[in-house]
Amino acid sequence: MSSIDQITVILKTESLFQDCAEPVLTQLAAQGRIISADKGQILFVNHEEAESFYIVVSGWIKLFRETLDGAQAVVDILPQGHIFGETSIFENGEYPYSAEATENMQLLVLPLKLLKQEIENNPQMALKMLSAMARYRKQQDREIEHRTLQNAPQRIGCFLLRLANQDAQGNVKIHLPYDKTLLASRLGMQPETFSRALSKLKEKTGIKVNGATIEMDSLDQLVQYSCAACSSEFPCKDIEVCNTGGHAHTA
Amino acid sequence: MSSIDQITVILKTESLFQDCAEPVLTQLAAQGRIISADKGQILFVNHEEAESFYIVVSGWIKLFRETLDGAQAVVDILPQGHIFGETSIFENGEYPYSAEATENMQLLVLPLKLLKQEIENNPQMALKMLSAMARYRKQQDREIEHRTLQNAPQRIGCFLLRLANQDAQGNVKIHLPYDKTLLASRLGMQPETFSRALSKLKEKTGIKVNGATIEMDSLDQLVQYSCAACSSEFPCKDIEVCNTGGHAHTA
DNA sequence: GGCTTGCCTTGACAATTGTCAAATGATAGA
DNA sequence: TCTATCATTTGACAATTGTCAAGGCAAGCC
Repeated sequence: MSSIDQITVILKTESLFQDCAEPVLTQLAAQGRIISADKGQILFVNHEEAESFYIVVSGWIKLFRETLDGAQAVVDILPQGHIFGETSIFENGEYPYSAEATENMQLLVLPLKLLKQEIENNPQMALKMLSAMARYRKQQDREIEHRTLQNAPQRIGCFLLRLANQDAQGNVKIHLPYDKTLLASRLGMQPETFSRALSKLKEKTGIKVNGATIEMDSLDQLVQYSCAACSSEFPCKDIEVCNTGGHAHTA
Repeated sequence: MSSIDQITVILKTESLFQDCAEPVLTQLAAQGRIISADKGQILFVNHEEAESFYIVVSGWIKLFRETLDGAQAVVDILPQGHIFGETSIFENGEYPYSAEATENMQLLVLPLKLLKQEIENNPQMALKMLSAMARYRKQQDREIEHRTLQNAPQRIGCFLLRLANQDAQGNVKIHLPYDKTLLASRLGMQPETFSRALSKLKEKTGIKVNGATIEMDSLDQLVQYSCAACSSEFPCKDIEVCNTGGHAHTA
């Protein structure tokens, strides 16, 4: 398969481009390129002038910002299929965060200019972008709530539930999508806190932890423990933690 | 002045409607109405079906969500001129939070349906909405960062700086826009923590606190203390804490 | 195997924030 | 003026989370 064909396939799976006219897709595919990034590689940094936006082809991308003294706030960690950097259009053309590859991975790089044009010229595209934006906003909103109302074990439980959210009933087996250290930063806590909080969660809800694999007889206890400190009721289908799919299994 | 004229004036000051065609404004004004709300009055609750969106005419509105056991997370507190409820369009027609009047106040109520139509039919409007959304998203983003990286006194300092942000140089006098208790919730902390944190801030930066009035010789110390734990540099013009204006004075 | 490296856990302790109770202060009515 | 009410502060203490240091574990490499 040629590179352009490969890119076209990726673009077509991206919901943002569902309503794009064929010529636009062709143009995007022609100007896009697939790159490899090594673990730890920085793709761009906060405030940098933005020329491209990205789609994760494989692996996980960490979006973050940091202060002068090196403290780091993880904005999000995105799996395959997710777009990032595209909101720079509305940020004076600057990236609003830094992006780092969490492992050796592949990315699709596309010119922002084309996206911007398309949004301005194609009302359907603007509406798509609007709903994408709204979804993102909601997620952020929920994030703030969780960090205010949930403690560390509850936040972990909530994360697990969203991983398992495919209305699992009986035995549930979850595989953590990435490093515990990385997950800790994603949830806004220190690795040590994460480790202890997971133990506490185990003790409180009877989940079984084995490395990166977590099992439980049912989601009930987890729901009861974590969702008590949340304003939405389980299942919170509207919020995704990642869309890899296939990580949760029902026995 | 007739009610419709009054509403028209309000609509014209709202940036979202800058590009609205005259007939649309007329229609909005005709279907809008100005209501009074008493302190503590709930305008709508989270998850409720959304039929209207609102503009604050006077006073302050608290947006929040709460858990079953009554714990409450304040999403935002909006001053005169701000819109809310309008994002329900992208939330399956449900309000994504509850809204409560923090004092006796006035609001402009407008039908969501009209806004929705306008967004779908007028590409300019969709773009306006997009940039409003982006601005909001950025603010939320920053909020998450602050709650992760800044401690209580720093968050208060940051809030004060944004109040004073009209590039004040010499003597600065700030008047807190609302209750300290409310402000505490807005900053995601308990009233007791707020009180102690403000004392600590006083001690660390030499600001003078007198009830709801805060004075200082210059912003320098505050900037040094609070902005150290933030990823953006002062002045962070892009983030507004409220747009009442006139609260900060330079001697 | 033995080694290195990085991830994860644990212990000990400090800092921050929350909770509960009580005291103080401010304000609007009666 | 006096009082009731509410906002704010303070004290004492508990819970949560962060920090620093050390140890264990597992994967990959020599």
